[in-house]
Amino acid sequence: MEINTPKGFRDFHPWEERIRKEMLEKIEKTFIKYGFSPLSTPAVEFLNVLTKKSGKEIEEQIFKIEGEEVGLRFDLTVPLARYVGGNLNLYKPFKRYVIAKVWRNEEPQKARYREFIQADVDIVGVKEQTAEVELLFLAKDALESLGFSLKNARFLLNNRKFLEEFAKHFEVNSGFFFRSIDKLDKIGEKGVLNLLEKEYGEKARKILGELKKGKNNEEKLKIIKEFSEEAYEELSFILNYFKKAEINLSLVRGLDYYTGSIIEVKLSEEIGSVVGGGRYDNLIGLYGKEEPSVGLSLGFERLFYLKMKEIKTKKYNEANVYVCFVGENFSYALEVAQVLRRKGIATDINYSKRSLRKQLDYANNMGYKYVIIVGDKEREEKSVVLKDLEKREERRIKEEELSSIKL
RNA sequence: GCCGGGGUGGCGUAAGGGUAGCGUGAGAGGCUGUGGCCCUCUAGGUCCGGGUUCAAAUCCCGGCCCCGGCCCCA
Repeated sequence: MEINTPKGFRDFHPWEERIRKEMLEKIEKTFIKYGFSPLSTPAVEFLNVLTKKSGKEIEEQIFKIEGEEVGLRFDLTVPLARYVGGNLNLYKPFKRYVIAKVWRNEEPQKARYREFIQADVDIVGVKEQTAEVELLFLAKDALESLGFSLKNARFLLNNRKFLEEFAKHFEVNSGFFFRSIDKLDKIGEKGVLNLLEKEYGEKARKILGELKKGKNNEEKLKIIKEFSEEAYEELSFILNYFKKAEINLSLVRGLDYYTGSIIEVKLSEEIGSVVGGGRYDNLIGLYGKEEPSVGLSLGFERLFYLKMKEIKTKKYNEANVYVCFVGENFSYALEVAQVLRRKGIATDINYSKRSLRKQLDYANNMGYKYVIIVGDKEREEKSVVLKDLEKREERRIKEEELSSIKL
């Protein structure tokens, strides 16, 4: 019998899934706080929807349903574009968030899987960079709410209009060029230079030198201005409001649908970007009326990976209280548990006739904060013993006091 | 798709042709009214499929999965 999961698909243990849920909730709260509304679309889309803007390599990464003209979504932006294209009556700006699984049929790698969660926010119908500013603040808030330190965080910005003019000027306007310079962080200056030299020879050094110029945002803006006035205006606007951001002239990001701003957030050097996004003013038009749009995607799996490195415990029970009973007192224990549950206190209860020792042992291992012990004596006098497992203190309280207890 | 490394109870490991052992975790009891210790017992394993051999966890072939990396990352 096969007991493995399929390649690139994972189980999440209770103690992991609990953390994931908590993280997702925090992300969602931040999205709502910024005025975004939820949108849910199917896991499958027609193949001609999915492949509208993508090449062959991308098509190969789609999980297709055999015998049908549909496949699993590989991101959340295409379904958004399809949705907006089919619902032209939406009020603009249309701000939607979605936190959902997507699937890509590719080789798994470190923190890359075939099934993973994306958390996206997009603003449809705003051409001004006010939208980018909002998204940057949102990203900052979301990361903070997840408990990550932003001490070493870097908010990186670039602009596609600049990149394209730049490439045109040096006559290197190809996917290869963009892919190469995007690797600067990964393989270093020398590595990129090697790549570029093979393709472009002599001028590689000059091109790279130009990209490396500029020590701070001001100097980089000047360079950008030489190539694209628009990119200069747009980036200046954003930086005016979100001062923490820094320009990175070699930031590309893979998505070929980006048309303007490109945004990327790194928490540390150890792991790559945890947030990515940008402006895609032409994508929606493929499915209907053109709408200027900008969006951001939180790399949930990477954030989860980082979070799990901090957390060691495998205690996972969500309940606060475990009700133990001795003798034949399940019914009284149940009664007590129900009182607490009606109060909204997560409460678990012992099910089997086993020694109190075992019950306390279990409660400890599961990570409950409190246990309640009931037996013949408690049933008769309508009381319970409430025990704080951490402080190792216990006290006796009346059953009617239970409904007003604070835990 | 390609290149490396790897896969032994739930987890971590030992045995490298000849009895699958240890630790930990799990369950029961010691001890059915007070917990994390201790003792005893129980269950649980060679990734899958072939081949070689008297005999395979061990050697060979194929597959699956995991970990790195390349390509790619819409």
